[in-house]
Amino acid sequence: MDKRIEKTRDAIYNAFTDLINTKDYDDITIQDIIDKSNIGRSTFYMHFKTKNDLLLNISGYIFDHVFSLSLQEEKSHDFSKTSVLDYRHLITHILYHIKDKKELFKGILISKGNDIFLDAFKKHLFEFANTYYNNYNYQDSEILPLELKKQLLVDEFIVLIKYWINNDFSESPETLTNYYISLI
Amino acid sequence: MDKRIEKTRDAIYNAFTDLINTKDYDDITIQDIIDKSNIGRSTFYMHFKTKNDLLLNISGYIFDHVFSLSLQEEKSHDFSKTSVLDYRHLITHILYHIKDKKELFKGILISKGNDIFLDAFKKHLFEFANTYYNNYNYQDSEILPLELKKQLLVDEFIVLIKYWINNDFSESPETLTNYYISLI
DNA sequence: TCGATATCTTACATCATGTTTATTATTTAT
DNA sequence: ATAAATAATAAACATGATGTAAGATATCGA
Repeated sequence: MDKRIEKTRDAIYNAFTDLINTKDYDDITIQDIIDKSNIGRSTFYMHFKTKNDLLLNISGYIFDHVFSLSLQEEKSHDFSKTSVLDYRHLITHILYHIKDKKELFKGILISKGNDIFLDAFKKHLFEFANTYYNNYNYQDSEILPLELKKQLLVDEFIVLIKYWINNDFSESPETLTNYYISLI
Repeated sequence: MDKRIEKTRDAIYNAFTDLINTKDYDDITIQDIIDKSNIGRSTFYMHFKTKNDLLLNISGYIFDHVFSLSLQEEKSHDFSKTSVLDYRHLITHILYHIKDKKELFKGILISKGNDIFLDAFKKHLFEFANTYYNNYNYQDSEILPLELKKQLLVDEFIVLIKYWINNDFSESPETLTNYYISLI
């Protein structure tokens, strides 16, 4: 692969990471990114169509990393026979990966206007909610509709992450996993 | 009060309500609002400094209505001696008021870029979470930190509302209250 | 080394934003 | 009913971000 492409892509990513930790996504302009990354105007547009397109790409980059284990597990492992212990391990693993990308996660998740990132996040989490509730014996006597339970599972995880961020990631991933498991 | 002021304010609000049900908040321009409400450019800026300022005002208008009961109750009523039944009544009441503002709520809450609205919403809900947990005997043996429990209470309510919206408000407020109470 | 191609600079058209000024219309208070 | 106050209007303008284009330069892979 051409090194030039990688180089400017990195420059843009780094500039974005810097910027997102100083101001809201809404307030970042493409011009800001161009200035900070020291690239030509048209070069940016060679790589990304819009600012949202950039965030979409960054989201993909992040979540490929964060959910990498789950992707490979899904192929090798039969999740229909999984136990809670497997989930515990999986969640902890994801949390470690989130911590790897601390800076980006913090910057984006705290920022206003991060909807594209959140959407991508929820999409991934929703797959878990689905597999989790697929092997779950839903009783008609239960009060909450299944659809709502899934949504809660997803959003509660995000609340947990935001809490973690606001505490500067001081708790261990294992502790966080305990928090989350206790919710379910 | 000057009728002219009320008139243009209404025109702007109505235009915004129309627009927010057709496209994301992000994609709405002040120009759109001016065109749709048939007012002069400078008139808009007489009333609001920015588009965000407008949304902030609309949020205030909505939540004054939605939380009107709780505001007066808080003064007349001693919440430290309240029972769960009082909460049930309060929640149901709030849900009725949300249903009153169906269109705006749906439009804004589904839209991307609604952070200002969401912030205002959470701020109000957080007061409830506070009073709720103030009369709550927190055991040190509990797994979840109090701060996290409050955040969950707030965000779960919002998930509930979004679920309601996506079901076109088909369930009754009483049913929704049951859902919510069962979460706590 | 050579051909391919990514980047750079510069320029340009377009559009939304926010401000200003002078004029007109409406309202409130007398 | 009238006059003073003030809200709304139209038009013009400066500014800044967006997105596109063309030609020159630098860097890469083969």
